[in-house]
Amino acid sequence: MRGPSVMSTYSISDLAKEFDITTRTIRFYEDKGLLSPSRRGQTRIYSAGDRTKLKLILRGKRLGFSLEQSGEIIKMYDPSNNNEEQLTTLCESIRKKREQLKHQQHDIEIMMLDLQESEERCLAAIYKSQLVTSN
Amino acid sequence: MRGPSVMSTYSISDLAKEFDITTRTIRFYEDKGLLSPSRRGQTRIYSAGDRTKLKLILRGKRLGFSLEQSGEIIKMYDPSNNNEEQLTTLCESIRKKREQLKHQQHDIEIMMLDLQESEERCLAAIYKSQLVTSN
DNA sequence: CTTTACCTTTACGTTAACGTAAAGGTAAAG
DNA sequence: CTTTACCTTTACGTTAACGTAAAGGTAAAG
Repeated sequence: MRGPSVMSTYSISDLAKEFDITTRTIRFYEDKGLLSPSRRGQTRIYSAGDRTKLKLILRGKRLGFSLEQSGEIIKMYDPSNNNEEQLTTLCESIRKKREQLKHQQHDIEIMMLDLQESEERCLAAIYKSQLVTSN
Repeated sequence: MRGPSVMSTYSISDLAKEFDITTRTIRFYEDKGLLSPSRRGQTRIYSAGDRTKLKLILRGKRLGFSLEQSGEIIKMYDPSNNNEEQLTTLCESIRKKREQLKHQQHDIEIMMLDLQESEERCLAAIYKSQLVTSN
């Protein structure tokens, strides 16, 4: 039981500890239809697939996605969509999400450049203030 | 009054239209201390600097930042921090934010790659279903 | 001088994403 | 057989980020 990422099933607190979230949060995601673990009696048992979905949700959160959006992302990963029209719709939504991510990438790059400048200005200001105080 | 981005002052509805948000939203940001436009009587008048701050807030939103986080970003841009200890703290927080952005960049790249795969699988599935229906 | 198009403040309402009890069940350890 | 450490459900509470009236002021146009 040492390497949790090697195990094939997980308890709710296994996952909570691994990702530093509460069990309440994990149950909440299930309530919202994002996870559907199997059960042994009442107790939830999470598969590797469930764990992957949880990772996707948390990654989405870091990127500012709502849970609903993360739910859409999850659907994009699984190939269980059969009907051709649904496949076309899915493909289109994947493309759109990629466009949005591209936009986000651009936003980040600009912000990074701006912050680099700010950092330099800040360092220069520190340098200046040190010159003053050393007089 | 044709090119709003060339004007030097803006009404609240100018900005609301330009960025496709409501005036309520803009006033809300002021309430939270993120904007402080000047006034002519009761009426708010926004400067180019105010407009820039608003842009920063909205960019932060697209990246999943809270308004508080966007407020911190705004502070990182202005050099009005005098005290040396404050400058050091500011510099440190800039560095941290850059680290976080780097992490986000990484998350996006992985998600982009995953989605590219998904898109290919999806297209392949469409192709397959078309072969079936054409028989 | 009355529309029309803006502007203002105040204040209550709403949704997402959980937090926080409360009340109870189970299984292994001592 | 009683802790201890988990697990469960139900349900009310909280915060962020606005939405949505309501009630009133102003200034230019016709």
